[in-house]
Amino acid sequence: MVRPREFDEQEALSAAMRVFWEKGYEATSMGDLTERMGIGRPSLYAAFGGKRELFEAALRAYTKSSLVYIENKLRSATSVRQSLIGYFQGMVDGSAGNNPDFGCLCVNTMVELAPHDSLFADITGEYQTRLTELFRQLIDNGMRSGELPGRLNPSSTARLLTLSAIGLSVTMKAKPDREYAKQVAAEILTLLE
Amino acid sequence: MVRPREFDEQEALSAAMRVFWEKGYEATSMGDLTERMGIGRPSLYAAFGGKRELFEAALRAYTKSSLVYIENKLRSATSVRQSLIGYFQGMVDGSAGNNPDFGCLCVNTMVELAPHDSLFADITGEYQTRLTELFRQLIDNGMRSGELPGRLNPSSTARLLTLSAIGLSVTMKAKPDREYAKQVAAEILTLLE
DNA sequence: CCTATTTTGTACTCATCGGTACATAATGTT
DNA sequence: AACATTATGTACCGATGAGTACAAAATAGG
Repeated sequence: MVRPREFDEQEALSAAMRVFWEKGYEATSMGDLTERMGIGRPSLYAAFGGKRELFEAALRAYTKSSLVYIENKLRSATSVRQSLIGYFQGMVDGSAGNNPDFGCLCVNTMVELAPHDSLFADITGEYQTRLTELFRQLIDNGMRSGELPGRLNPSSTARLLTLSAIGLSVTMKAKPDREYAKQVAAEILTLLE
Repeated sequence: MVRPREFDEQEALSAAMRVFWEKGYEATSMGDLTERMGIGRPSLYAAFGGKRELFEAALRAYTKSSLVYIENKLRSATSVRQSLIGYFQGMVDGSAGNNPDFGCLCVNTMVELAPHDSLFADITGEYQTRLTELFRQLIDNGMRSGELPGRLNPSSTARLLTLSAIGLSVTMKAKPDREYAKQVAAEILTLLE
């Protein structure tokens, strides 16, 4: 009935996510976006609305896939301790594969946009809540199985792990010193003793 | 011999620091700066060089005064544990007085500028190193006096405290939930048990 | 094959960006 | 009081920002 889209919306969104991830929201121009997404300006506006809306879509896509990735990663190991080692070491090793060393888009957004824009405060807050919930369940399981000491408070410990993840993300982004970060990542696990 | 400056350079720099602190580097315009600093554009350029140079000066002033403030805060308490409680609770309570809830300028810079600008990676890295050193000394003292258990590794624990401080700063900035943050801040101290 | 409909590329809009030229005002020295 | 020197305010610069108008191109249905 009409002329079809010449680009894949998911791919374009993924490319946009990368750019925002690398440069931040303010420092990313529409020119950067169209170039990396491989589409023209009007196509971008027609498909996504505008810079802010595009960023929102990119951030939502990020949180979704990131949480799925983390959930799988935490599930894949043989013990609670191994799960967390895998998670934190993974952050250090360039996020285990396809992710560049630009920290966590969600953390970046917490710093750049959340204080002035409640929409992004909500989205990032939700991400944090769900990440903490994943940690809490994991700790709960570990305590039930006897792997972890019974005196831990699962909720508090989970919050502390989230806090550590945020700190590690920022540290890795600012100064990607693998050796240093690996030590810190290992040290985080002493929280479980 | 000549016409003197009509503004106080320290005050102007302090005002600039505040603006960068609140809005971030990219989102701050020269207009924002001149307005809040109460000076004209040419005066700003004559006195500070340009936006980047002004930011550098503001960041250096921040790190300097912040480290002095933290050092005093840590020294003022009667025990190591009380020192750290004071420090972390202080971050939550709106930085104990004169600081708004915009996190730590240094952490903000680690996220926004450090990955793309080695000058700021260096400045923020130095800040982090010195903060960690303050923590390490404190822990060392606590272990010597017998307040802290002997099995702690002062360096590792200090790094973990720095990581937690970063995480708490980001969390507070994004979603200033005092009650939540207070709990997390208290939980951080379990690292010392 | 023709037409209605949507996408695409080019070229623009206006606002704002960081930075500056220049004339005027204010000082210390003589 | 006159001058050299520096600070200030106005008014500007070219570049770039996000967003859009419009015509050409590409499809599906008739």
